Amino acid sequence: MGEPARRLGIRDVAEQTGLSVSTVSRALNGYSDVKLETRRKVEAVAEQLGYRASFAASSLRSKQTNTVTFMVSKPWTKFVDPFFLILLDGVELSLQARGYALQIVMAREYETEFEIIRNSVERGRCDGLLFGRTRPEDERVEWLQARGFPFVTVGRTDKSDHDWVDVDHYKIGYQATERLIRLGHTRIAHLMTPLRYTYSKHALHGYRDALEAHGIGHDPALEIECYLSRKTGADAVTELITRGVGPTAIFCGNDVIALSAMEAMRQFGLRPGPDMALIGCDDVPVAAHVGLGLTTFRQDLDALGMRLGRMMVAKLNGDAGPHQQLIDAELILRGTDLPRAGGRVE
Amino acid sequence: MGEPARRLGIRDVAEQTGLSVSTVSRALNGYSDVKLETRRKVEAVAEQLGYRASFAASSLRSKQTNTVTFMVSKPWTKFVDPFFLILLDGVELSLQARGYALQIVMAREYETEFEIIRNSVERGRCDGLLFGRTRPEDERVEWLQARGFPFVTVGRTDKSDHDWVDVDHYKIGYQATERLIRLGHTRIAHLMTPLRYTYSKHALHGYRDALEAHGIGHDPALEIECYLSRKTGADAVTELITRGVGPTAIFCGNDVIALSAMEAMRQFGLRPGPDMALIGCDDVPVAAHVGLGLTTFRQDLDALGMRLGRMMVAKLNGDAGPHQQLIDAELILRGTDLPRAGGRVE
DNA sequence: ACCATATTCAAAAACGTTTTTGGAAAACGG
DNA sequence: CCGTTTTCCAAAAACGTTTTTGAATATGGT
Repeated sequence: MGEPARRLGIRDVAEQTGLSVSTVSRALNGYSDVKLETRRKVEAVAEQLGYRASFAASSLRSKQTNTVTFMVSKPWTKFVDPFFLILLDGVELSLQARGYALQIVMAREYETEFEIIRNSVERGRCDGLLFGRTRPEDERVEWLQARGFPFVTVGRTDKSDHDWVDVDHYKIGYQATERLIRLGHTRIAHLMTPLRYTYSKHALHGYRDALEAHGIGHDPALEIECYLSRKTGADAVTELITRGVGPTAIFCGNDVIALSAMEAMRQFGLRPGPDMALIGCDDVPVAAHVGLGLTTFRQDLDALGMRLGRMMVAKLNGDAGPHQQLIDAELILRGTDLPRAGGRVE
Repeated sequence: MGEPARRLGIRDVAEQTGLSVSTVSRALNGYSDVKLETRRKVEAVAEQLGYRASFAASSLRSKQTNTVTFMVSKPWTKFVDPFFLILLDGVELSLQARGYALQIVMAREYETEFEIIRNSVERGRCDGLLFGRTRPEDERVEWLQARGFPFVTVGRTDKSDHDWVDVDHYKIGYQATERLIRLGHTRIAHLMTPLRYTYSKHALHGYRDALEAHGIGHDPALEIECYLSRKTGADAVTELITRGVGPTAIFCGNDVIALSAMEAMRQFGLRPGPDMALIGCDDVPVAAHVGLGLTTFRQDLDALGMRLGRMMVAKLNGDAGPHQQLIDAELILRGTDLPRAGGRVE
């Protein structure tokens, strides 16, 4: 009967106003060569009709999406939730303030990430890309650099020749270790986050440098790389204890590892804190409530996110950079950073 | 000097293969009217050249984005992290299995949500929409229904005449209350999640029905609506205690409220559990670690997400539905559901 | 050997905007 | 009053695909 419900197009606005399509477009996009009165009319009619420009058509022609994509990696989706979400909140805030939309895609595996990047960049789905879990030598970074596509990462590469924001994990490692040393510990283990990520290496260096600065050599047997499933913090603690390498304190690369380590300690009849000092990192919500309270580092993720977003906006607006920002974490003292127990058997 | 770096287009693939643009397109999109040998060649050349169809162009022409948008509301971004992320994981999994991409946008306020919906739907940025925090009378739902745009929500409206998945909060409310009654409590308070959300009403009905089923009338003074900042669980507990309405047990609409309530109890010298029984909902990670352990309900969010995704796929493929699924939550018994102090267990 | 049908491909139209280009009318300067 | 600039708008091209339409060739049945 009626027409087959055609999409409402710019043409309809043009007809309704008696203007040309091009004028309507220019009016709606804020060009200066349209009379104020005309612009008003166009806006009124567009509003009344409920017209919005087709995203596909406008981005095809203008080659702009006004969209920034944040690619979130699997580990984030499962475990470090708070980290990721608060970060995103900051990003979104700073992007939307400048008229950009934030869009988030999830990557299940590292290989998938590459595919997602290609899809986003080569298919032109966004103007800029954000992601984390940066590696010392990161293919994603190199690929994007080679193509000159705008991106900012959370975390650095070894070369560090692109734009990034990062938490200063070197300083975290150094401070955590130094605190434990000041408490009288000399056998301090480090349960490391996966070394494939650059920040793990930074933390390790901080840890080692602190030891060295206090005349303590680092012992490979005390440095154990931990994962989320294959080898957890608990596995590492078990290994440390059964091998009898005798640490009295542990610095964990993140709270998930620390939490897991605490579980294992209890199984061995050790109280986290009094019997084995412990410092984590991230300040996950549970940290405050577990046992004596886990001493850890808090990061201002909101600020991190905002900077990330602002950097991207700057890049998109032609500010070549370089944009690189290091953020400090704050040590949150709770119950597990205790002095070395006097009567412990070595 | 060289050409100004034109975008790699389908035309390039056509030239390289000696075929027409249309054949290349059909080959790449898996149409049957192209010879296998031809398809192979096209695929090889496309791969070698690194060609991907422009998203804007293809979605303009085909009127499909193969993208589903999940709109996440502000409260989720800040507080109920685990809920939201695991859900999304399930959604993403089921969507990508059917060739759809999941894209997430964040809404800061309820008003913003409407704007986001209009942007997504009217500008044609996605083929389907997902969102939660559904209200008894939800403008978003009505707007989308009026336009016949595919969407599925987490949570129902009062009319419940659209497609949704939902956790059975009525049953949660009933079970929680019944459990507390069985433990000898008769003065049971209910700290409600905001009643603007439908699920809060369901929980309330479950709570009241359980009371009634056991011959206990509900007392408005024991039913307090809680929010994330304005009136927290702690405020509600303070109110209950200072007004002397004398509850011996509390059922909280979610764990954040329960956690906050526990804080207040301690300030009044009350031990959550022994002095005041408590049951929450959601099973946030902290729940297991706080005090005696918070008794609460766990929801299979992964399953919820997968169903959500699959429903959307079904709708997009023409399955008219209706699609409506109610999911059960599981009661996780921990330390705060204790018998009434000095009372007798049934 | 002939007609009907199936297979495979190409040309051209279409999608709905934005950008480019140009031109008429209005304003301005002398 | 004339030439020049400015203001404002319209026509048409362009963006890069997919879809429609049509046609050539190959295949099959009798």
